[in-house]
Amino acid sequence: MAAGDEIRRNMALFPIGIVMKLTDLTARQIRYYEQHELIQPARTAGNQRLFSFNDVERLLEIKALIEKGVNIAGIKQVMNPVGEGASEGTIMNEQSEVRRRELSEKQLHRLLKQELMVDKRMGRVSLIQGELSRFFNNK
DNA sequence: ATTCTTACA
DNA sequence: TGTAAGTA
Repeated sequence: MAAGDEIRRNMALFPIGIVMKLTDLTARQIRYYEQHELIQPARTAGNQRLFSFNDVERLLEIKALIEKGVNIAGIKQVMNPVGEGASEGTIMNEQSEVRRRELSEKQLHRLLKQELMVDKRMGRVSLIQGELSRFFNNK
C-alpha cells in the first residue's frame, strides 16, 4: 500500500463517543484497554482522546479476543505492542506487520494449547477467563 | 452535550 | 465492568 495510507490510518480523527458506536465497546472498556497499553490514542489540547482508524481496528481485535475468553495478559502476549506496527512504521513495514498478524494467530493457538498442558498442575495465573477458563481449569 | 479522572459497588 | 461525582 502507499505510504500515505499509513499516515491516514494513524491520523487521530474521532472522539470516544464515535469509537463506542464503531466498536460496540463502552467508554469504560476503551479507557481500560488504554490503561493497560493495548492502545495509545492521541489527545487534543483539552485532553480529549482522539482515535485513528488503526486504533479502532485494534479495539476490534481486542474485542474479538475478549469474546474468545482471553484476558488482558493473554492479549498482550498475542497482540503487537503499541507503538510498533503502525505509527513508527518504516516504509518497508507492510510485510512485517502482516507477519506479526500471522504470528499472533499462531501465538494464540500456542497460548490455548499451553493452557491445556499446564491446567493439571495448579498454581499458575490463567490467561483465559469465564466459560473458557472454567473448561480448562476444571473449576 | 461530551469527555475526563477517580473511586467505590 | 458499571456507575456516580465533580470538572474541563
